[in-house]
Amino acid sequence: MLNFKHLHYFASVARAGGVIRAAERLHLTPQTLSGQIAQFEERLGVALFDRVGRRLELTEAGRLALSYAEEIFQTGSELEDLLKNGADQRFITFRVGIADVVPKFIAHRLLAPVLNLAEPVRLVCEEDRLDRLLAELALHRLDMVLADRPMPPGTDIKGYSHPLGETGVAFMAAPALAARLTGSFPDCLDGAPLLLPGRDSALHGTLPRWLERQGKRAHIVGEFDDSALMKVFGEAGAGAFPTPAASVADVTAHYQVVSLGETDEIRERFFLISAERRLAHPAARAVSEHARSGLFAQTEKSN
Amino acid sequence: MLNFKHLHYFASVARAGGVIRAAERLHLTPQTLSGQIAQFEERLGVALFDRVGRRLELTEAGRLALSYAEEIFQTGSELEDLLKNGADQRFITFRVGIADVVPKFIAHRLLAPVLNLAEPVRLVCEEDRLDRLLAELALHRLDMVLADRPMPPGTDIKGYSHPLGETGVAFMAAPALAARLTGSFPDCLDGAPLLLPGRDSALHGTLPRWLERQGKRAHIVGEFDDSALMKVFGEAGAGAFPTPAASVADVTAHYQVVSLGETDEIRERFFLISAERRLAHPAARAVSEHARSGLFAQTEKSN
DNA sequence: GCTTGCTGTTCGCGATTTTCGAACAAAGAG
DNA sequence: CTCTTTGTTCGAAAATCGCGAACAGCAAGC
Repeated sequence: MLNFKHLHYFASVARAGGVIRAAERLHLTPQTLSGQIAQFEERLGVALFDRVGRRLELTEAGRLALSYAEEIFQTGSELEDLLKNGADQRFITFRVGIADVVPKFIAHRLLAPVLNLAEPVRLVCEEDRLDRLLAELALHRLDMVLADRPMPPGTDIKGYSHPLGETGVAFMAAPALAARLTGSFPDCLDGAPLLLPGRDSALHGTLPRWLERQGKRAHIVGEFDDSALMKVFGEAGAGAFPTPAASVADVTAHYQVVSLGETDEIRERFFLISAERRLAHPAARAVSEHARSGLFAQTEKSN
Repeated sequence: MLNFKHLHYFASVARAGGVIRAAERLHLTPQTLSGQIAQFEERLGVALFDRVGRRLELTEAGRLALSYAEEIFQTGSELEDLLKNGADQRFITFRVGIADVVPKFIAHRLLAPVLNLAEPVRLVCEEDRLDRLLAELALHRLDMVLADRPMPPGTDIKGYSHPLGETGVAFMAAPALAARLTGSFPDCLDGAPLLLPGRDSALHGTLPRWLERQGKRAHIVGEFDDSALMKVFGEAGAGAFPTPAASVADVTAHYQVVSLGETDEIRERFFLISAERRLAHPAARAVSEHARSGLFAQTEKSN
C-alpha cells in the first residue's frame, strides 16, 4: 500500500526544488524530509531523485510520480473542500446507470418516485452498456444500475440484484407496415420485417426462440443497442419491434406506431443492481419499493 | 490537509459494509477503525456514517467522500504499479506544450534534437492556448512549454523563461496574389490583404504597429490562433501572412506560396518555459542548448 | 590555497500517533 | 430471555514521526 504521507513529502520537495525550501513551507526540518524520502524510495525500490552535486534532480520515475501525486492531491483537496464547505447541501445526488437496452419509458417510470421523495434529490443518469456500468458501480461512481437481467454471474465484479418486476412483450409497428401484415397476432409476425434489441439485451436471445416455437419465420432487419433508436426506425416503417407491454401506452403516445398484439410467453424483467446487498441509498430504496408495490401490474391494467 | 490514512480506513469500512469485515481485510482490529473514523469525522466536521441500529450507513457526505476516495486510491495504486513494475522503462517521456501561435516548422526544428539524444525519448506534444498550457505546466502535467513570449508577469502561476533565439519576419503569399501586389518589399504590402496571428500571439500587436510606422495601410482580412491554419488560408490566396524568416524554406517547401520579402525590424522570439528555474529534464536541456548554439542564425544563412 | 555558506545526509532520542487488549452497550435472532 | 453480533470507550503498548546535533560535499569569495 502506497504511503501517502511519503508521497506528499516527495511532491513538496519536488515542487520546491529542494528539501530546505520544502521544509520551510511544510514547517518541518530538512532532515525529516530527507529521511522520509529515502524511506519512500527504499520502499518503492526506485530512485525518485538523482543526487547530482549538492542538488536534487527528478529522475524519470520521479517525474512520473510527481504527475500522479499532483493529480491525487488535487482531487484530495477538492474532496476536502466539498466536505468542509459544501457539506450542508440540501440536495443528495443519486447516480443511476441505465443499461442501453432498458426502454426510456420504463426507466422513467422506475425512477419517477425518486423525484417525489420528501428530501430533494438530484438525479444523475448515465446510459451505457451493462458491463461498463457494472464496472463503474464497483468503483462507487454509480449508486445503482438498472438492467433487464440480474447480475451476470461470470464476472468477478460484485453486485447484488433486486428484481423490480416483469411484464409481457408487445409488438409495435408503423401503421403503414401494420396494414400490410395479414392475419391476427401472432400470425402477422410470420416473415414480417423485425427489429431486434442488441446483443446486450436479454430479449436478443429469447425473442427469436419464441418465434421459432410459434412456427413463424424470423426476418430480422436490424439490431439496436439503444431501444429508443430502435423505436425511431420502427416508426419509419423499417420493421416491427418489441416493447414491454407495460409501456405500450407511452410508446403509442410518443411514436406514430400501433400495437400488433401482446404475449405473456416472453417476459421482460427488470432489475436494480447495487454494490451492497442492502439498499443503502434512500432513493434506491424508494425505487425498489415503488416497483415492488405492483408498478407493472397497475400499469398493465390501466393500459 | 486531508489525512489519507483516515480516508483509506473510511473507504475500506464503507466498501466492506462494517468495521469488523473491514478490520479483517486490513489485518487490524475493529476498535482501531472505529476510533480512526470517529477522529476523521471530527476533523472534517461532517458525519460520514449514520449509526442506525447496529449498522453503519453512508450519509450523503460519505457517498461523496467514497467516490472521491475510490478515484484517489485507484490512481495511487496505478502509480505504485508503474513504479514497482515498469520503473525500468527504456523510454523517458518528454511532455511538451506548444502554444498554438508557434509555427509548426519552428516547433519541429526546436524539438528535433530531442529525438536524437543518446537515451531514447518518447515525445508527447500538446497544442493549446498559452494560458492553459501554463496551468498544466504548474500541475507538472507538462515538462516544458514552447511559446513566442516569455512568461507573462501578471499571472500567479510560477514558471521560468529561457530564450531560445529570435529571427526576423518574412511575408509570404500565394503566387497569384503576389503577382497582383505592385512594388518591391515592403511597399507591396500597402493595402494588401493580410492574415494576422491571433490575439494570443506576440506578433498580433507589433506587426500592425510596424506597418503603421512604414506608412502602409493595414488591410487585415483574418486572424488565426493556429499558424498552420493561417498558412492554409494564405496558400488559398486569402492574403499575405507573416512567418519567421528562419522557416521560409520550410514554408515554401510545404505550401504553394512565395516570399514577398523579409524584415529584421520585427523580431519574432521563442522561449522555453519550465516550472523550475534550472532545466531538470535532459530533453529540455537538449532543446535549450541546441537552440542557443545558433540554430536560427544558421538556418537564416542557409536560406 | 583556505574559508564561508550553502546543499543534503546520518544518528539517536523524545514526542506524537497509532494500534491493540479488555471491557462495555445495544441491536437483532433464536 | 439468552446468545450472538454489532459498534464503541478506555488505557497502555508499540510503532512511527520529527527534531537537535553532527557530518559530508559542493560552490563561491577572500
